Amino acid sequence: MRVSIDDVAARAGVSTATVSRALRGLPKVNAVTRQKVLDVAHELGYVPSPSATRLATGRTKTVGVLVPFIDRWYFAHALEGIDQELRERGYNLLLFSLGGYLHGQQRVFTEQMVRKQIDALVVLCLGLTPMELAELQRIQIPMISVGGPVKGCQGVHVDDVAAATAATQHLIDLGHRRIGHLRGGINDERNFVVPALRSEAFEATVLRAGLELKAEWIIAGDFTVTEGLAAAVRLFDLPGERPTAVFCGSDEMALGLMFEARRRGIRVPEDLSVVGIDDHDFSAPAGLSTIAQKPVEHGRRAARMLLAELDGEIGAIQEELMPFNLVQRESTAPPQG
Amino acid sequence: MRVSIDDVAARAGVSTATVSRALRGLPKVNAVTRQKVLDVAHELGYVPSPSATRLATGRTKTVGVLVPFIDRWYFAHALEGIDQELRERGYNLLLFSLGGYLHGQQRVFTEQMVRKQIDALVVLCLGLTPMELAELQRIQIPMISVGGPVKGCQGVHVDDVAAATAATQHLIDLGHRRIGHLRGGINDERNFVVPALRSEAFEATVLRAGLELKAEWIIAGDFTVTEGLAAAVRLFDLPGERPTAVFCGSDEMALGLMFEARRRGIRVPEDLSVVGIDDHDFSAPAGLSTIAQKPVEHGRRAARMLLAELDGEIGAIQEELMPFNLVQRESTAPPQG
DNA sequence: CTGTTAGCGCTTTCAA
DNA sequence: TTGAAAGCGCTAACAG
Repeated sequence: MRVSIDDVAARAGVSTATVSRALRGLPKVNAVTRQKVLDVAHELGYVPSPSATRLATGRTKTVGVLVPFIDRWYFAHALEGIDQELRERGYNLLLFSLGGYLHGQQRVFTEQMVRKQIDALVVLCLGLTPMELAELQRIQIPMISVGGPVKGCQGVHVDDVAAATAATQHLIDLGHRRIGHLRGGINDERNFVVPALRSEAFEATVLRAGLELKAEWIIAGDFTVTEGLAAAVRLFDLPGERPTAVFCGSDEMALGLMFEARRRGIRVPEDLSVVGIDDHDFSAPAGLSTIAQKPVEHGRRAARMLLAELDGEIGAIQEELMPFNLVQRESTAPPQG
Repeated sequence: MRVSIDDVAARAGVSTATVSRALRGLPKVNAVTRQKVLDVAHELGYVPSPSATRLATGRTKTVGVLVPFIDRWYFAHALEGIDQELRERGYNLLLFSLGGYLHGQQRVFTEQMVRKQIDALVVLCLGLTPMELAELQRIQIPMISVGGPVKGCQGVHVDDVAAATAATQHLIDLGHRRIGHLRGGINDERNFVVPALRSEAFEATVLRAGLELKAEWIIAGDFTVTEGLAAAVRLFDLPGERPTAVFCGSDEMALGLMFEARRRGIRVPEDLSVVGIDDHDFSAPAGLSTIAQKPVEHGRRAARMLLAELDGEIGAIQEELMPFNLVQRESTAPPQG
């Protein structure tokens, strides 16, 4: 028993136009009429059909979110923030996960998937190929990136160079002179620049401090614990002296490194200091020093800008750098002996 | 320059009906005509308007997913699985996160949010209140739960009693007689039964083995690392002798416990065996023994059933128990001394 | 195999 | 302040 706007109109003894106005809170509706309509609508259990509204207005009240994975700390939290903001404003969140496209599968994101389905798009931590970007821009909807700079697209994220520099500098300030680095981006160098930005900042900071930069102490993984552990294995298996400190491109990698260190009896921080980036949920429990960022806030901020733009506030979408801060826990200390 | 079905029809010299049929691959369309339509559509860059299709057919080609949080291991992975299956079949995934409703905020899920927006709904690990459930069922769309039994709704999940029993029995088989338990559900006992099921299975198994069940060794948290650590603090602060083994209701809690044990110099597994449930991404790196489950598969399976039902295969949605298995790593061993 | 013609359920001029 | 009517872009009978 679907009830449409006509049913409400008939029952309230007014026209559909009036029902439409009354229900949407438009001005120029008599207070009595409005109340009458509201009452009838409630009584009949009327819910407007979004499909009809979409067709009539051309707006979907829906924002698309494009993510490479869902099951990663940063993405999941950013998504949470985006969702919160959208929901508060009555917008829907249509999720597109490219899940696992990094592992050889063809990524199947096409313009068709979003065309006419969403009013705006947020691209999460994703390096788009020039072709993909062009395809998206052809749709002509507001777009914003979260979690890392995407060329040709404004975004909200931390200053990765500054963050990585702060982490590295923290180790240097503690007195470390032999510093290694676990970096991300091993499978995904194409366009997503975050791993490279952090890595380059590390190198620059080490050199700036007049320290030696040992190439074999820079090991690539993909930002996950598993890869962090694998990278740590390679690092620890290296002949010769070990670094006394390691900067990891993500907390997950740092935690992977700590697990492997533990397994080998390498004490943290006595034998090895470790610092990461993120402030992952596991970092405080594990006592990991890190550069904390707040992805939920990033998501909220991005969503807010998108909604402002949709509200007609042109130019609302801007590049925005979010704050980060060093959280010093038990995994970093001055080098011993 | 939006191009509609009429433009294609005009350009191809056929009626809109024919265009519609040709593009949807319906039978009874001349091969030549179809090719002509396809060519013109491509040439014009025509993309059908989903809004119009929805209005005309009453189907949205969209499945809603209701989650309590996104940023939890199980949810994120299940979501990934659901997304994969949906995407393959050309369905959209509309995400509803009740994010943080556990922390006192009013949860704002209403029928209106999903009404006429989705063809089917998957409820992820969520205990619905009878009122909410009734409201959802009133919408009359196929519905399925994932991750835990929801009364009044078929679902796919592991047999939590069997899984918790297996974990507990593993400790007993190793020879442990003083076993503690970190359980979930501290903030969320209302309707979501998983924490309770696991906890009760633990108690039953301990008693069945003729072991003592110490109430103070059963500590409640909420399935996260942070809560696992907090629960561990309380457990370890207890006066008197400690348990030699602990079964944790989730791997996150188990890992939190291990972090705290480490901090106190309690060796795992020498002084304390630990087993969890999940096979979280961190479990292998941490060497945590666990009962492994595969949430991505759960998600896929649920989505498949939903789609089958939507394809007219009535009765496709069934309660389904998914497999689990004990993965023995370094965190469990026979009690020492 | 193809065209005509109603809708689907709203919004939005334009009049009144 | 309200109503009539023309779409929005597609699908689905029903004819032919």
